[in-house]
Amino acid sequence: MLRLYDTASRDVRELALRQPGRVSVYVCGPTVYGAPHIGHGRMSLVYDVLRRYLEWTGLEVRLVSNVTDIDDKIINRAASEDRPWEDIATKCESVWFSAMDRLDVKVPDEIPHATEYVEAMVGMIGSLVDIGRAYPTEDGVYLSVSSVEDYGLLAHQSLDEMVAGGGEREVFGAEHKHHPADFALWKLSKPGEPTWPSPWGDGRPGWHSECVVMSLELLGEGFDLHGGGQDLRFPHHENERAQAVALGKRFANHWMHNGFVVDAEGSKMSRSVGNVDNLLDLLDRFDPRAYRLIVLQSHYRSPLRVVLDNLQAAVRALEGLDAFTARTGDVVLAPPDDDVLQRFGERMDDDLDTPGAMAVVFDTVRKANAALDADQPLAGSLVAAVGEMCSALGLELTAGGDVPDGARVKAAELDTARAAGDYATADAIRHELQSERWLVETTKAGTTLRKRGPA
RNA sequence: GGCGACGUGGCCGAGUGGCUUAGGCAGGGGCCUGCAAAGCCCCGUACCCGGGUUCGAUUCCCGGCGUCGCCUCCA
Repeated sequence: MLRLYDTASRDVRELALRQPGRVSVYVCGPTVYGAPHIGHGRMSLVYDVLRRYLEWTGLEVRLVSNVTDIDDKIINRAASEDRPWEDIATKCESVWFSAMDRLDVKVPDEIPHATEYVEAMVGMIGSLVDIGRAYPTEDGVYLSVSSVEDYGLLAHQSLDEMVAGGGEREVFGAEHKHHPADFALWKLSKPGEPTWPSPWGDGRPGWHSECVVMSLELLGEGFDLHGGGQDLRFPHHENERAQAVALGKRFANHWMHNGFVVDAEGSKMSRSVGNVDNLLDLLDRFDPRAYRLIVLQSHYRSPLRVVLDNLQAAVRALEGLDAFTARTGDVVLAPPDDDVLQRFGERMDDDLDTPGAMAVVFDTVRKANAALDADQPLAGSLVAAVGEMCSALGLELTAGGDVPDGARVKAAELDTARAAGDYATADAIRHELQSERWLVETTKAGTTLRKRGPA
């Protein structure tokens, strides 16, 4: 069974399941107010790999990932561009899922939207007010964090420590809050802003309530795993948890956070800092699988550098794996090699050691190639094992795809020239094909072509 | 100021108190090939600095230096 670092307990421990054989996972999805950046891409890939691996081990996974479709950022952008806020949310969401599709990230089992749960949020906030854990002010409703005994569990800081720090920053609703760390559950709306009715006045939900309501509604109390990016650890997840704790509900049993994407200098890539690195640009310029491979070849909790050299190295590595797939297309498969799969599983079960798992993949590819070179029969089980592992990681290898007629004709001409001993012509044709980004492999059986990626 | 992460060979990136190597990319040599490509074999003896613990530390402890993150709404 998978052992996974738990942000709350701060150690690697077994992912305990509420129900045997079934895993319930909630991952915080995007706020749809702009184009996805590469950090979103990493997050999505990390949880996609987690999900696929859990499924591969035979578990039934229920993955819920929300879309935050009402938020200050959406409202602000709508105002500055003079567009309806729904238009921003809808368009950004469709861009998001098209990017996810290109990354080959499986669609979550449920995609709850914040706007669909406003009534439920109002109900929950009402309960918090009723039991004295939340209070209305002139501009909204706030959760009283000092009433949550272990507030700061995920932040790894006590309330006092957090308040002591901070420096000078603008705090929403500061003038009316009972405690500086109290956070908004409900924001009363100003003219022109989207509103929903509530006992405290028309307004909209704060950011943190939606995930509490949606995760408890769809997955139930004490669900197995709650995940997201490192930046959500605090305040978002802390504040989600605070609400659930204040309500006396069992919340996530295990917390998982993936590390940041950093730039060449090691700084965090983040939209809010302005150094946007657009995921769509990356997908246009490189084989999307290259990003998955980069993510797989580093540990999910480490900072990850997504830079040109890395992407190019990944593209080259992919060419090798694809060449393997092309070569083994007609190998008669045997049951996958047990020893290989066991080593793979050991790596993955150890806090998702995907770099170690990839090492097993590459190692197995090499052994299988060697077996094929030597005409040994064990190749079938090794090839099958590679297929298994790649499917568990969501890494789709390709044998090269269709070759257009023009290139096919040139390849035939190349073979003809070679057969006639006209090597000058053969080489010229080969160079021509290579300049058109074909990987040209000339063997006794004839010339095969595989298209190289855009990088 | 508080809390935390990290510093590994040309690049990326794992891991470990000594045992035979992570892995990928790049590079060198060889086999194969008309030549290439793909593939296979071989090659680099790395772990920020200074102390300490130890028979032995890149790995543990302490102290530096450096980079980075969080401290209320950013995956």
